[in-house]
Amino acid sequence: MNFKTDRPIYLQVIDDIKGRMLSGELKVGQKLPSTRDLAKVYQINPNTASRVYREMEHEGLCFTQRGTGTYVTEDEQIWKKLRSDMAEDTLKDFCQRMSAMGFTEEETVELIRHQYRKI
Amino acid sequence: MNFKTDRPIYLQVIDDIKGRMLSGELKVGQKLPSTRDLAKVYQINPNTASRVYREMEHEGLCFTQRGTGTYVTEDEQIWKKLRSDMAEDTLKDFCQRMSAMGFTEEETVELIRHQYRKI
Amino acid sequence: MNFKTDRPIYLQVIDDIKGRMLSGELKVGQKLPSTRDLAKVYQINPNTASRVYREMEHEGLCFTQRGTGTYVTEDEQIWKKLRSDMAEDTLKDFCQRMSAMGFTEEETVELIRHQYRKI
Amino acid sequence: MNFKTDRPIYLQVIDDIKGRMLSGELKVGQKLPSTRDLAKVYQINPNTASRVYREMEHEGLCFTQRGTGTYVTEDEQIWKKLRSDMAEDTLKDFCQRMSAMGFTEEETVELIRHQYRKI
DNA sequence: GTGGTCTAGACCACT
DNA sequence: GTGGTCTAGACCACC
Repeated sequence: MNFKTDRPIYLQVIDDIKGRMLSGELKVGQKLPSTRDLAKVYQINPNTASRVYREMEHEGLCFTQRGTGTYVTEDEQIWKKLRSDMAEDTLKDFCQRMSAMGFTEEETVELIRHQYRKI
Repeated sequence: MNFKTDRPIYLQVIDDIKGRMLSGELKVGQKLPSTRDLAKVYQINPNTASRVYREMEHEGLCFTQRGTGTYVTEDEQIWKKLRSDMAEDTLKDFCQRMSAMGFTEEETVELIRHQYRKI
Repeated sequence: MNFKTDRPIYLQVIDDIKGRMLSGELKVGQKLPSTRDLAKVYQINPNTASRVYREMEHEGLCFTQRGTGTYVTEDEQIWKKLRSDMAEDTLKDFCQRMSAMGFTEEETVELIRHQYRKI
Repeated sequence: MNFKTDRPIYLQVIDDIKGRMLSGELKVGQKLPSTRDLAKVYQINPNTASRVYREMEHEGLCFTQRGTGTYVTEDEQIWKKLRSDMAEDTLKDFCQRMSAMGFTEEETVELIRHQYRKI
């Protein structure tokens, strides 16, 4: 993964994991990589990897079982919140861009419909 | 500006300038900063700044007047292409994200309308 | 300060600071020691001191101003919660001890009254 | 058991045993563990375990029967003193804490009654 | 000066 | 093997 320089690495890793959760790559209750493996995958220090899980646990995104590992949360509320937060960010950014490019609401909607049919 | 590490800086600068052109910050025929100033603004090497304009000129995004400077293109076709290319990228990325999060076409359109009314 | 071995240092430091907050030694909005000073006072690593403030901020017990320092929270709700939590812990522990020693409710109350008059 | 670093271990062990005596876990005339077993239980040096009983015997808390072992005292006066000393310490500490947190005598009494009803 | 982050390497407790 | 903590020392951005 390639990190930007203006944002803490641990936050960028968290964002990436959140994306994998929402895309379905990581599912409810699934075991996450060990901190050491996470460190290898993202090429970061094990301590930083540890912080990733610590902060995520703090947000309720995962939970840990001593001695066995870290797991994706099973709390539905958290999943809902994650999904809506992520969607809001994506939406805001998108509408700002389209608006800045001069597209009206109707034009944008039309393009969306067109694009969706391609997927 | 913050650069990623996985993409040539000059391309990231060009993307940024394209954005400023589409947002209206940079207008038709407007004078662009000198390569030296560009280097200062983006905190990049003057050679890199030079390459930025060379590549942009190659794409038709700007033109150089010997002795006076570099100016934003006045070619309408280029502007149209820029606008549609940029929109397509933005659209693709957006629809993929929303789709990955499990939003249907109708849900997305509804959210777009809602968001547009906030802007 | 003397640390127990069965509890993370940073939590023991937090407990100590909470006590100082409730005893009035640390007041609303007051500047806390810099992380480096905190490290010296408690003879811990600056990183551990940093973690103390990070966790405390997370609990809403303090807030940081970039470049200037860390300050005791001004949120009344947090203060109320801190006070009630601390009181509950103290109470539980006390009543369990007295009960274990065989003192009845009335005997304990009588002893409390007697002790309060000495203070 | 977890020891603090600022107080001799043998004193901390004695405090712990006193607590077990008052809580009824250790009763009048009951046989105490051998010094070897005591050392194992508390994970301390056998010499330290030996000192524990020596000091306790000096306080009259236990007595030794050559060849058979060490036993909890049967002296009622000692038990009374132990009970009142322990209670006094507990009381002092408790009232100081509550007072420091700003609770009045009446508030404290009210909370005690409330807590006792939970036990 | 302040806090924030990152790396490196160590030790611990739990399973 | 797992995560959790701690120390050491470094660099950064902000004020």
